[in-house]
Amino acid sequence: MTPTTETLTAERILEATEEVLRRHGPAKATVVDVARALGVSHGSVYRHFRTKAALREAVTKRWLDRTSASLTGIVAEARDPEARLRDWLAALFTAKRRKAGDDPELFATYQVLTGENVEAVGAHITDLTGQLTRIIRDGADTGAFTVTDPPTTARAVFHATARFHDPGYAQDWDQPDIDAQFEAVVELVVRGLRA
Amino acid sequence: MTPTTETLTAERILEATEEVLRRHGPAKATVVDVARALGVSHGSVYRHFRTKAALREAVTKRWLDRTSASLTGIVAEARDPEARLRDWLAALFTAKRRKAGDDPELFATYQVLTGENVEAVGAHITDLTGQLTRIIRDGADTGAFTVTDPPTTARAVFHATARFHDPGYAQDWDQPDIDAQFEAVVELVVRGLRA
DNA sequence: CAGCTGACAGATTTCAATATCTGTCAGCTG
DNA sequence: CAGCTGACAGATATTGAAATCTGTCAGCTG
Repeated sequence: MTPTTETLTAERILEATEEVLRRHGPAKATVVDVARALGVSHGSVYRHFRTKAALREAVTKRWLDRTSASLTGIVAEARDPEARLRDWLAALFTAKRRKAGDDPELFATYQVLTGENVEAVGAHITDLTGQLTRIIRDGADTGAFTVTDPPTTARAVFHATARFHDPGYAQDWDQPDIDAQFEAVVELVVRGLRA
Repeated sequence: MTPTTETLTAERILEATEEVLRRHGPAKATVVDVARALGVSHGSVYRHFRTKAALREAVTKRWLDRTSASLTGIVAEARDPEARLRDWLAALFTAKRRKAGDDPELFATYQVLTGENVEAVGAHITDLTGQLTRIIRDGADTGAFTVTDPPTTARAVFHATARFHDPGYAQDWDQPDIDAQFEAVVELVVRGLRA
């Protein structure tokens, strides 16, 4: 669409791919479309990404990483672990809910992409449970939580709150009492962690 | 397949429909197939079910009700509520896991059917959380659990354990550490309930 | 005459021909 | 000569005509 004289980089291709996915959706977005948007031939795209699948995987990773990055701040804070845990879970829920609510079509597009890239999703979940592990370990160290194995407990907390971050439940996130449901689960989980 | 002289009842039609669904899958199972299996014309099936959708809904309800029924025994027992809660959750997980593992194709068929009949699924969930509410209320009464609003807490417990009964997670149920994951979540939840 | 049949209209699905896309690579270009 | 192009073969998707299915109902049958 805006052919420039700038060098063709992986980054520029990823940007263009996101735009094409947003416009055409996951089923109709083709490598030819991406090349056209960049004003190059589709052969050039294959110089940077071996296959269409690799290109889509890279876009998916970028998108997932942006979500993780927005939460690292809470992990690093030097505050009461219980408050940090509550804030982290609420921030994750809020972020996901906003993405699903603000642009449902784009969200659906990324649901298709994550379905194609189970491995990237696995890495993302490892990343998120790693963040949770740090908070829970802090809580165990300060004595706020009673936990024998922080990584296992972090995974348990992540699974127990899945309803509020797993995209598969997105259709429930505009129920009127969803916040009350969230509070009830968080309360149950936090009580289960306390000393 | 086995044309009998017996009267055509809703029950016999449901039986035949299950069989046709098992044989042909949800996409190819037609009302004509069901009629053929019963040795009648398809017009006769429409005498008992107004539409194909109504027929499939009835089959779905029957299937869901069979699952709920298998758990009522645990609810009614006069034992330690915590043990009953653990047993109930384990029984639900075991039942679902067996269904998914024993006949994956049939399980996939019912996943399609439940997707078509969100309302019936809602009723099923209400049924299950109702059973949970009874156990949790017993726990509150005996002082084993500290709970202010049993129905709300029951829903929270149900949501927190979704990974182990929601069919959407069936693909994870044969992970080698799934039992450890289940134990970790149940432990967290039970600790959250205790006085 | 209660219950069933089967022909029918409109909706949906299937299938095969056609078009488009993916991934490669020999050669062009700046 | 590094990076890009565009023609190509095989794979995948689209399309529209034909086949099948859904739901109705007038009339048949036991």
